[in-house]
Amino acid sequence: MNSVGSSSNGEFLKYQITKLQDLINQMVGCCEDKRLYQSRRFDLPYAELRCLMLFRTERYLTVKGIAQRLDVAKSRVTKLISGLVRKGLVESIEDPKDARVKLISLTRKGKEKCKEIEVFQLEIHEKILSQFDPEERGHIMRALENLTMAMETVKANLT
Amino acid sequence: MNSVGSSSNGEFLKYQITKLQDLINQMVGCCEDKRLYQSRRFDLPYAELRCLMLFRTERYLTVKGIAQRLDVAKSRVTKLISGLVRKGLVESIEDPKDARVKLISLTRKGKEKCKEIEVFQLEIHEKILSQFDPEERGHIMRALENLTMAMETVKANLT
DNA sequence: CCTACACTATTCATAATATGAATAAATATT
DNA sequence: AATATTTATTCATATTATGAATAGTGTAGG
Repeated sequence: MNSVGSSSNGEFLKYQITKLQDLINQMVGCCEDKRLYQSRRFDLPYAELRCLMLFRTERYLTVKGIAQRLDVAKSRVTKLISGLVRKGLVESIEDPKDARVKLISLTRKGKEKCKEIEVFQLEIHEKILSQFDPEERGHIMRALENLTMAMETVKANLT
Repeated sequence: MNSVGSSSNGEFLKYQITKLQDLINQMVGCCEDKRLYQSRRFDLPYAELRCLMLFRTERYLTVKGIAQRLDVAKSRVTKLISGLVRKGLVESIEDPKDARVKLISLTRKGKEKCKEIEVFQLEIHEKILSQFDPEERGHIMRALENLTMAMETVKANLT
């Protein structure tokens, strides 16, 4: 009995593992599609869009600060900023306190685009949550929180 | 009272929306790190690794079939296959029934690498699930399933 | 003061990821 | 047999990204 029980539990666990893989892949795929959609809709390479959205919470950013936040090389940021400047979405001035650094900020056009994108992102996540009643919403949020924590734990023990 | 209640519910919903955004971003970020890790560990560009893993379930694949499964252009597949052939992981023969198509399959070395990667992927997902007791596991799986479905629904109504 | 060191941003070479038009060869259709 | 379709490849182009080398600029200690 015990061995039979163990075996069937093992089978079920294996099923759950595969299912988890599939669900995570599907979710990540869904987010990739969201990126492509946003890129087309807001007519911006996704990397530039991501860069633009940093200014939601910060008025001025430096190349170095952006590189840290996006977790990319500084040389990459130089390129992204030049694209955003060309499109008239951000502008770059010299820091009056330190001639080495450049302070980058949104133009009026950039602020508008940033707001537009923010609204879009809030809307889609609202549409996701609105498919559940408040109680279920709570369950899902907690489950997602626990799952994400578990994933981070595994990641931390990987290296 | 009613208005106060509604307002605080609205606040809470807004909090949940932001939280959902953050959690999804964190999860996707975690998966991106997993990709980078796998790429380094198995010494393969991630796109080639992904291509290789298609042969878990299929003995022979054509360029066209791979393009459909990976959702990329055929020209991209040609490049991926040439990389995998150069590394001795796959080989390509002509279809005896149709001289236009090439049948691509794993070499012995390719089969070994594929198996290695599969084991790694099962292990990490097992490590994720093992952090929960069976009951909680069920809750999380169901929540993730519902959330994924909700996300697909929103995606479908996007275009 | 001024030299040595550190910091900031940029440029350049390189690579991975990907698309789409044009093409060549083989097969299907009429 | 002529025409259309299918399959894979090549080529030009774009996006995403890194890292080494470089040019100014700032700072701390002698």
